[in-house]
Amino acid sequence: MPRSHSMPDISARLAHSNRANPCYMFLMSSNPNRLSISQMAAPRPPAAKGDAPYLDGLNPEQRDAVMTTEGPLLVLAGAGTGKTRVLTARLAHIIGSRLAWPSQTLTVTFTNKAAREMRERALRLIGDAGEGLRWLGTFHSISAQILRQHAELVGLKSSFTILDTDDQVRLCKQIIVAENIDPKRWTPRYLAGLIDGWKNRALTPDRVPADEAFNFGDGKGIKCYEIYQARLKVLNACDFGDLLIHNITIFQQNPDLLKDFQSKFRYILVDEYQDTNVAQYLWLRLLAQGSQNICCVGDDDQSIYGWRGAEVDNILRFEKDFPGAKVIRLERNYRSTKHILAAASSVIAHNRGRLGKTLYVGDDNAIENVDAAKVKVRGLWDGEAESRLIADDIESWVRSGGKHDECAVLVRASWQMRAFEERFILLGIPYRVIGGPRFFERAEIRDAMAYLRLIRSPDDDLAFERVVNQPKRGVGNTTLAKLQAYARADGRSLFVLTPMVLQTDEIKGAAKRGLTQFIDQISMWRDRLANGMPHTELAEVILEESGYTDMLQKDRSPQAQTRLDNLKELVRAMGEFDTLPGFLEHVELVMDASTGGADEDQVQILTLHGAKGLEWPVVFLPGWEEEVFPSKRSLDESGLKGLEEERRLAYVGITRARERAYISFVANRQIYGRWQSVMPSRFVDELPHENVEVVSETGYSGMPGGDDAFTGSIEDLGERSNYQSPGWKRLKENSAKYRSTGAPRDASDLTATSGGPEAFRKGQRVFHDKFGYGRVAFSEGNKLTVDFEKSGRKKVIATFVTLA
DNA sequence: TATGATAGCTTTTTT
DNA sequence: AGCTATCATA
Repeated sequence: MPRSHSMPDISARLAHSNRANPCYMFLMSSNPNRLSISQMAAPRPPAAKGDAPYLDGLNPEQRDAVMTTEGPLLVLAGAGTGKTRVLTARLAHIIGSRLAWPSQTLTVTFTNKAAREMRERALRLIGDAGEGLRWLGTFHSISAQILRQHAELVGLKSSFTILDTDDQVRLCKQIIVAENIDPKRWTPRYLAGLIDGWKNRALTPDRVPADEAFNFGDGKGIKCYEIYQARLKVLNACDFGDLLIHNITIFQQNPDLLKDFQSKFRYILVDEYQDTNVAQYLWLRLLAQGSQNICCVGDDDQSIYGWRGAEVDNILRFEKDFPGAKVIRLERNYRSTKHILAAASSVIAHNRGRLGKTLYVGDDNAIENVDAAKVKVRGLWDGEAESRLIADDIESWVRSGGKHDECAVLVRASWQMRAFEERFILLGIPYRVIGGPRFFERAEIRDAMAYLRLIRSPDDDLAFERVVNQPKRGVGNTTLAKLQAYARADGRSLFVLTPMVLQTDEIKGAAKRGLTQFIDQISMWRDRLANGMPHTELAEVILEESGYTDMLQKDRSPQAQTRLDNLKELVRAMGEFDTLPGFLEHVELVMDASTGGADEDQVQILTLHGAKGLEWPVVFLPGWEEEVFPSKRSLDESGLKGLEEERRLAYVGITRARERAYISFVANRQIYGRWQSVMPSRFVDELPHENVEVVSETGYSGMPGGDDAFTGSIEDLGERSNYQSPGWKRLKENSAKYRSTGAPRDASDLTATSGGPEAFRKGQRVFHDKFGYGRVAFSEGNKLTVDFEKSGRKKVIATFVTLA
């Protein structure tokens, strides 16, 4: 491959950009991280001819993507084609061959995790040279940095706070109430979503199309948005969307400043470009207009975040948006067997409007492919049979020398996890649920954070409202409403105004005492911090003196102890930061507590969304049924667009597997507590016959049979299981229940419908909501096989039919 | 103001 | 089914 690839003439480019950007000189002298003129003029060591360590083992396309540094470049990287590797090698190349200093590169990712990984891998490639990669981060953390520097340009103080989703919704609720809108018909959550959606599209209130006002409160949508923004300004706060929007506003209104940034960022790298929304796209385009050196890496087939504003169009339109763009396709897959790739390709081929890539097996794993297993597709009776089968498969995988952490169960929605948790607990299979409510989203953590926020910024009304009566101080809604009315009239914050209201007789009794104590305590804690009390100690003091700890200790509910533990963990996490503001800033943006224990040998259970970017030797894909996957809601809300996104999700799911993929669907499933007959997902029929092995298990398509095997009892619950997971807790509770009433005879008692169905007999005429009339062919416990007049033979649950 | 009952809703997830 | 948010009641 192109060893002869010539290095672009950088000195000429630099000279040119100096001329083109008059403010560049100024920037250089003002910014310590910038190259001095002499540094820029200094001769560089000749670039090594393709021997750089970061080029080792790259295939020709990957190499091309790394070496094509100048001009816009789109790298279409299919699943498992070494995307992250290319991105980090490219960064290493740019820095290692002195095309730019680390501080002159901008690398954006979507998640903190991806940013962390990228930084680590880049540093591994280039060592100390990579230090100073301070513009490597998420869209939000980078735009927050920029906004802190220039907050005054959009009317904020640089100390602005960043609201989380919870705060946003509460703010929306206040606006709805103030505007006399019926909060049942128009929910706060919906308004928050609407505003988020507008911000994703980079629409400030003045730019929202007029008719969209009617999306909320009979035409009050835009007005609510305006009020919301005004409130944020008063609170000196931003929501996540604002970070980007304010950046864009600043860039657009201050061309000189924009030019500074354009020349500052000589090379821009973007990960997961298919997930960008309009605001992110505009932000990138503004920044890239200087150097034009923007490299976006993505895969249109893995765009699965349309529901939160991602525009697949961004990637589809790249060549138009950035004229002269080069496109490189990475299609050699180094991850999966040919059957797995064929299955994934066959499904995704049903989507229209793709950029089109065909994955093929990279050379390295071709040999193993000779006896590679086909993708297994299995239909089962119900969710319980499905989890039982998957658990059995995992056990035999482990018995034959495999490990638990080589297996993953990928579900469409988190409610589907439960069946697997229960089964794994029963069998003592170690597992871990990935995702779910995060540490900093827990109520007790938010409460503690609100105390700290209020100490940092007295004007943080949302924090005030959150904890003024937490623990109970006799300050109820009535009192709070009074205070809010005063604050609204006066224009100052609750914390400032409350002492003044307390001077009057407006508030009496318990409320008055509670408020006085609250204000006094907050002031006192703030003084202690000012007088040098370490912030971790302060946090402990607050939890103790506010009565928060007491409240939890008195709480007899099972979660109370976990909550106390979480608070301890919070204090510990604070210790990793030198100052309180530093800690709060981190939490607002990162919302992530490094939780250990990833190195244990556990089966992973996670959603398909959560699985993107990960891989396992063995992947289970349960629940491939219409209305579950593709999800009914997705189809209802977004039609064909929604369906195609679901299909991409299927593609993501299949391509997570290295060696074995097991797809399954059931005939009957309990959804929202109701039994439903379900049809196999259309995606099942989009799989290629040649690469798939259809295993007909008892229950779905075959004859009724004894597929109930007794495998264990509740009493066997081992110490090995993950005692923190929701499933474990539930089962422990169930187990207590069963002990008093008699233990279940077999595992199926755990999930089977109670309330004995009438005994159906062969030959009886029955009626079923979905299939209509039919006659019972077999009857086995609560499972019936019925010959329906219109839809033929089906297996259904007895409680699901009535005698006709 | 605090508490218990009930009505309603339910994907996916980051920042 | 299970959670939460809101409402009626003490």
